[in-house]
Amino acid sequence: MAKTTITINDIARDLNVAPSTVSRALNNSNKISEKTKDLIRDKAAELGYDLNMVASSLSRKQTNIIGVMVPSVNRHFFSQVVSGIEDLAYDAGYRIIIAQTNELAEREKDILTLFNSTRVDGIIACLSLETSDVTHFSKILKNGIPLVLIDRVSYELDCPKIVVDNHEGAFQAVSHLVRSGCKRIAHLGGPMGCPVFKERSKGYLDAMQKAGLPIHAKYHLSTDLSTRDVQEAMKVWLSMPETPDGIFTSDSHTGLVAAKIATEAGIRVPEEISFVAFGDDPAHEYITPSLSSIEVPGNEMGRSAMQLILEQCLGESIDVQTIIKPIQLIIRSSSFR
Amino acid sequence: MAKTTITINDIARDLNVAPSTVSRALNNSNKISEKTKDLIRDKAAELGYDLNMVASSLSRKQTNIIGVMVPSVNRHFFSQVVSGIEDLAYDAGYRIIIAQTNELAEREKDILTLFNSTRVDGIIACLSLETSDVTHFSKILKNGIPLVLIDRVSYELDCPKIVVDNHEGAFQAVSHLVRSGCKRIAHLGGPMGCPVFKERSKGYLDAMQKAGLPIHAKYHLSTDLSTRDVQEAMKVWLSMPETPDGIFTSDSHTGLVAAKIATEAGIRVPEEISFVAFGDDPAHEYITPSLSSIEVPGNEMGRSAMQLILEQCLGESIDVQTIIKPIQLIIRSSSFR
DNA sequence: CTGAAAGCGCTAACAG
DNA sequence: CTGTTAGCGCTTTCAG
Repeated sequence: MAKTTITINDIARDLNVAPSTVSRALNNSNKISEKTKDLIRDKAAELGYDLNMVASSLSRKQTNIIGVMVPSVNRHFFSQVVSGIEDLAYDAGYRIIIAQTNELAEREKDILTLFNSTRVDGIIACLSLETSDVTHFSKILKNGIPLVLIDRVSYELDCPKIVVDNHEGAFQAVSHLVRSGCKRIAHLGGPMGCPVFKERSKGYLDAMQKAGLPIHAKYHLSTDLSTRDVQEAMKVWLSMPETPDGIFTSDSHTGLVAAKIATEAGIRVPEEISFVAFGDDPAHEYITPSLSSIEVPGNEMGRSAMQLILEQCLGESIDVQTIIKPIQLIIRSSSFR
Repeated sequence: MAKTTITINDIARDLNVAPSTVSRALNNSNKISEKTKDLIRDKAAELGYDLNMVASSLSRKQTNIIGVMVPSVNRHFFSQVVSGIEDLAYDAGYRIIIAQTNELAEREKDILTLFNSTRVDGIIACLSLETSDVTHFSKILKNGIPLVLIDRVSYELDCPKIVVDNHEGAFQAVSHLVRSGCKRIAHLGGPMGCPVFKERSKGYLDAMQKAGLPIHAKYHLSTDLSTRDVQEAMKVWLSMPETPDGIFTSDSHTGLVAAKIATEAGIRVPEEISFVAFGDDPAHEYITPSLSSIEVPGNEMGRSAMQLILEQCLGESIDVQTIIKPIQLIIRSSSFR
């Protein structure tokens, strides 16, 4: 650490007051005269004093640190979430430590114990794709640490959750394809072990059914979100006698890849095949044709999660269980016909 | 915190040994018999003990936390950087706290004092666009806290820096445009207050000069990285009697926008105008035509920065001052003719 | 309004 | 190999 870290004792000695007085003055306690407060503040500034949060945390049993766990920060959605969390945290005087699960359940557990060791005041987490057992989270809850789940949540856990209506979003996306004239609508889903993707698939199915459109097993494929899986699915679909004339993907990245494959195969989008993807990403706007999407408000979700954590940290009792953030269908060229 | 946090004293009492023995055993000190170690570890597991890092940090005067400061995590490059940092940090048993400057010098200062309060063991920072005075960083250095600057650095600061050769990258990009037959190459620069963008502009100018191509002031515009500025620049260029036949942008986002504007104006890319952008972003590959770029290895830069921090934390003396990471010209459709 | 004293939970000499 | 004793720097009763 610093060469010669200066402490409240140093400034207490210089001023001939007790360390406790210094502490109180610096914390702006209302039972210290303005005069001594000023004296102490001046001296503190003069010596370049700066609070040792570690000591303060130990004493107060509160760190003002929030643990944030996401699959990976380098995916647009999660970076939005983290950004939103940080903004609010910063303003509230909290710091965030972030950790990536890389979609590994094992790492998720490790991170949780790490957070616990760090004595974070709260945790915001998005479950990994692998996660099915959530007892490690129950332990957190039992310890009384505020927890807010975000996007990929588990309803087994008794804590606030910030989500979007995946079923509704998928339903809207597919209904939009139906309205724009698609008859053979295919669905490229995500990892079905993850509820989020299951819900989106369900939304697809329900929209198809409501529209009275037939559902073929061949039109209902899923991926592990990898480019490779998208390529295989598209190969299947493009070589069918009756190729789909509309494709709804449960994920932004897979949508981008799928649309690109179609375009490069010389297929006219949206005339021959329309595309809508669940999720937003700046690339949706840049590509030609631009890609329609169900926009998920990542930043806003992060902010809400942090807000809820903050309230719990301030001791407010949280009655809210689940906040459903509005999604929005953005119709772009890929499905405008 | 936890309901009944259990401490080393609890397990010491249970086992009739001294707390220090417990501490040593748990830290796997080599001067504790395997027998008592096992005993202690078992008891710790039984009670569900888990180290209080705050207390440990205070005592050891070391937090194992690294402060990471970037303009904004929701920009692809920075999210890559952060991701790289986190990966390495995690493996090394370090945690990272991240803070966004939002390109504000003032906030940068605040964050630094925040990091200082947190007693981070090291800091990785990317300067904000606004930053010109860097005395707040000198203070950090004077305090002996390891600092590594990344991408947007200041050579006034005596610390390791991870950068790319901006001049060279720009030079390569423009030379590539020259080779592919462009004669009227324009440059869309970034905020010139930031050395990074100045270097890229210089690279453009030098490449033009070396190629013996004339440099018109009108062909040399710059932006604040906003979409709006790009629109204005493109309006100017597209309405000129002699429109540019090649455009090099100093930034990924501005490149994406510029290329889109051209495409939408019915201009054939790359035949009529070729594009190359400095910086990578997944969107470069998705758009049609795909956008050529100078790839900047964000993840790798983050890893190197963390590596350097780690070495300094382990007391190794760092003689390295600046690591120049290799950039790579990726030729995609937007400039392939 | 201010001081004295105890303690947060862990680590690190110093003994033995 | 293990115990004793001081702290780390701050906060917080409890007095006065």
